[in-house]
Amino acid sequence: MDIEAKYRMASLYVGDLHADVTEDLLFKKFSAAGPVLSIRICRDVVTRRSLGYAYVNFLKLADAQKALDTMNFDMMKGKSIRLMWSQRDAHLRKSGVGNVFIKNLDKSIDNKILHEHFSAFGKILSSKVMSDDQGSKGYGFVHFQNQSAADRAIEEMNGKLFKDCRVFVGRFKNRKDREAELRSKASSAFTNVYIKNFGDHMDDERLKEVFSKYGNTLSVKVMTDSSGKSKGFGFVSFDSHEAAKKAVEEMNGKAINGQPIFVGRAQKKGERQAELKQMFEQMKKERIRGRQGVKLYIKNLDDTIDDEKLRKEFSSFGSISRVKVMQEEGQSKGFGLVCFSSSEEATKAMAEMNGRILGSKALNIALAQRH
DNA sequence: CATGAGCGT
Repeated sequence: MDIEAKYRMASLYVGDLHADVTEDLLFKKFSAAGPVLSIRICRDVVTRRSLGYAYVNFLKLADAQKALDTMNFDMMKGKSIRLMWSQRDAHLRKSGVGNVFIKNLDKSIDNKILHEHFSAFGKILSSKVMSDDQGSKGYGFVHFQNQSAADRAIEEMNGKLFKDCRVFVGRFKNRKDREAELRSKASSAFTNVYIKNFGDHMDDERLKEVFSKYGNTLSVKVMTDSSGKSKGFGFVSFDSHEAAKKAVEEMNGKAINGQPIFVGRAQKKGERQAELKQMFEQMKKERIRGRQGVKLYIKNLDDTIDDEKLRKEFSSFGSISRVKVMQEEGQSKGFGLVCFSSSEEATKAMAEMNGRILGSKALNIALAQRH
């Protein structure tokens, strides 16, 4: 077996690290489990700030196992560290297979208790109780190695008492899936309708008249300012989803007081705010893109690559407004920037060039962070 | 009420 393979076998990933945790501190801590070959805290290439995770490579597999069994969730600089086997295959970590979400956790349940309890159902890759400076946030995650273990945990624990709380245990859903699910649930059952753009000359009475033909209304409200003047929008709550749906279908875009009104499902404040925020951010992104193009951040550059060579390699993908290989005392720092005038060009360049060997090293390309 | 983070020499 080559050295690298040996490293991988006895290599632990250490996550959730406080930014002030040093290699030295990690070395001292993990040496208690057995001889440590090397430690690496991953840092931002530019700022050298800790990215909050590290690798600890043990000489012996058994020592790594011992560290995993005895040191997971230990506190360092006031933060609970999270240990996993180093797993470089991103797919295995991100597919969501075996990942379980738990809510309504008793506040007294911490990382160690959660891990201990759920390990009865199978091997755990990673687990965590979400917390802030006030302590547990009452929910967390257990990522099992197999879906079958996750299914057992859900089957055995969902709806059961865990300490003093009845917990929900279910499959983990990522944010996108969850939002889509919530939206579809809301839109398939809504009874409350939001109406806007009907101007100043509207009151509850008249709004009720307009919308009553779609069904029984439970409440009708034109929102007003402090002087009692209409703010141009309001709500009609129906007693059935069918009536609300029909009102939206037939009234949206119809003219009232000479202008087309908007009629749609009434959203909760948070939902509306999230939607606006997303729209705003999308617009901002497009504005910035239009003005200054898209920057690609090129890492793992061979020392022999300079500005001119880098430009030449990327020039076929579109118009490049700027190229820069970062240098120190005339020596490449191994990373740089290429700025394209459109996102299409940048995307194409990234797709084609990521992993491409230049000189003796494989390029690592990412979108540069804006600030 | 609640759906992380995220992998190098």
